[in-house]
Amino acid sequence: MNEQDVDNEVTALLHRADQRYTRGRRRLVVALQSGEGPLTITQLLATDASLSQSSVYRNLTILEEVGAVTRIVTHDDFARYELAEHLTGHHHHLICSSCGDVADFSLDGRTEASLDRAFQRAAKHTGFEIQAHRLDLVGACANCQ
Amino acid sequence: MNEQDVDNEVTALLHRADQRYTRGRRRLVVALQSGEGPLTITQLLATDASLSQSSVYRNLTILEEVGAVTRIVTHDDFARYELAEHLTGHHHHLICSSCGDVADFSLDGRTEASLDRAFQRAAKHTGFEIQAHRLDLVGACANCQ
DNA sequence: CTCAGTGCAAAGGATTTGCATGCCG
DNA sequence: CGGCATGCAAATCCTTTGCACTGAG
Repeated sequence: MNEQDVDNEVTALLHRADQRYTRGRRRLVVALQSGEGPLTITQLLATDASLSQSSVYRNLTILEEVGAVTRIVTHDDFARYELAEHLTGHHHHLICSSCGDVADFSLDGRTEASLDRAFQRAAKHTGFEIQAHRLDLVGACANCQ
Repeated sequence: MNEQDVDNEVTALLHRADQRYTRGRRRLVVALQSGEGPLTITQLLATDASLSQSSVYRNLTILEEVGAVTRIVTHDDFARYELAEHLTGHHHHLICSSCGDVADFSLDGRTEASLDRAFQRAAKHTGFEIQAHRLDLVGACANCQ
């Protein structure tokens, strides 16, 4: 999905929830698109100096509620945010256990499909209703080795 | 691994790091064994009233450092703790998106093996060195449906 | 006896909220 | 114009830390 499509989709999502697509929220979406992976509040504030911390928190919460953004917590104390999967495509995360940075990666379709089948099998008898799966690789990024 | 084996292993891990296996730490290990999955600090304190909050935090940190315990963060604001995988066996988590509760589940060996192969393939060109994988299913637990 | 472990209370730090102001629709 | 979004600063809440005390070896 290109930048324009994302913008249209976010507009629609916000509108559907009776929310405005203000300048601050648009800046946030642009900043999120610029990263190689999920970004922390600090990284977002550094990306665009016109953003104010409390508004960033508030707007990310709203963008998450309308389904435009996903909040991620890894292991360190900073939450990270990225555009929702239906805007970016299904993917997973490479989490560096040293510096905490997170990058995206994908699995091929066949692997994803067989994974999903295995999940259904495994969860069948637990009474658990699967909505999504989350898969991360933890290790050392190129910078930290 | 049964209760006795876990106890011996934790003793060894602590000893190796010049740490004592005190009553408080033993209570913590017992409490962790009693759960169906990772437990929050609050749940641990409720399990055993003789535990003090600050000591629980401190001891969990130490148990994590020596490799006896793993700290998990899901989506809500409470960290969760469980015994390390070499004490409990490799497993994954069912995370309830409604109440936040976490339960354990496992995949069969063939699926795990093919997963690992897919990871190596996917990470090969990223310069990322895989240390572990983390896989969670997010959905609705039996209580929350 | 000594020193690590403990518990209480106070401090930290990411996140949240109250309130006056300004801007979008 | 009216109300929602904004930004500042103060408040929250999980977690960490200082300090005096206790207990294990």
